[in-house]
Amino acid sequence: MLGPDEHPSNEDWDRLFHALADATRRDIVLQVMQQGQSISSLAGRYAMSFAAVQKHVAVLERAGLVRKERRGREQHVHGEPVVLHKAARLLESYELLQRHRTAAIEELLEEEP
Amino acid sequence: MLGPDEHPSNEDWDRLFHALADATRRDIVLQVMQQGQSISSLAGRYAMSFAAVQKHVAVLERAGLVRKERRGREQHVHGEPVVLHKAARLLESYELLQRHRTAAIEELLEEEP
DNA sequence: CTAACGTACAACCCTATGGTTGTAGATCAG
DNA sequence: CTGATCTACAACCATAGGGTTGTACGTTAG
Repeated sequence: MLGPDEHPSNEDWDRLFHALADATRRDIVLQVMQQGQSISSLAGRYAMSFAAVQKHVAVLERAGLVRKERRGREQHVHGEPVVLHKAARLLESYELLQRHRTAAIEELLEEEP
Repeated sequence: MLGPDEHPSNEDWDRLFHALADATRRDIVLQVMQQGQSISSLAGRYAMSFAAVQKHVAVLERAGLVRKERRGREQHVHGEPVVLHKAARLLESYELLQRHRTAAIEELLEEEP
């Protein structure tokens, strides 16, 4: 899911990072971010069954990283950059916690001769 | 793992995102980024066994998000911001793929009256 | 109309994962 | 020294994950 919600829930983040924790799925994201494709054309890229790729796309869709759109008999898959942006900002905020802390420590050390 | 390597492998990213795909582990990261703690003090925070928390810390350590350091009889766990930074930049690069593409499309549309 | 295509989904298999309990080794407090 | 504390790790269990094959259905091409 992860709709137009301002504050993703824990489950949203779970789905997001779990979706990214697979090389095939990351590659699918890469592909459809560059250019939307049908599921079968995606399936042609990987050494696994159509159904397997279909499942990967479903995982990405539930994570909000990708959206499917019917076009006649095929399903067009395109990337959804917003969620990626939110994730990147979350990781940055984690990172900054540490940096702020070390900065604060350095300040303290400078105060003491 | 994910040592001082310049280019994390697919398996590195797998471990990283899988480590982040769990609310308890994300909270541990949050905690130890703010302040390094012993495993048992971490274990006190969550409604699960010591061994479970120990496993979570191990997952985070293998992902390079956290480092353990012996201090007497206890193990001090502290955060490792570098990997978070790399992950954030990866996600941003994915995101930018899409944005660049739409920007390119808009350019094309402007050229055609 | 019919055949081929693109998709959806169920059933199944094996392995990985997250949790538990239990045991054992170091280390510190008194 | 002794007991309490912190950690490590093995064994086990239930469930979720990633893969497969097979079947069914709507859509398009000829």
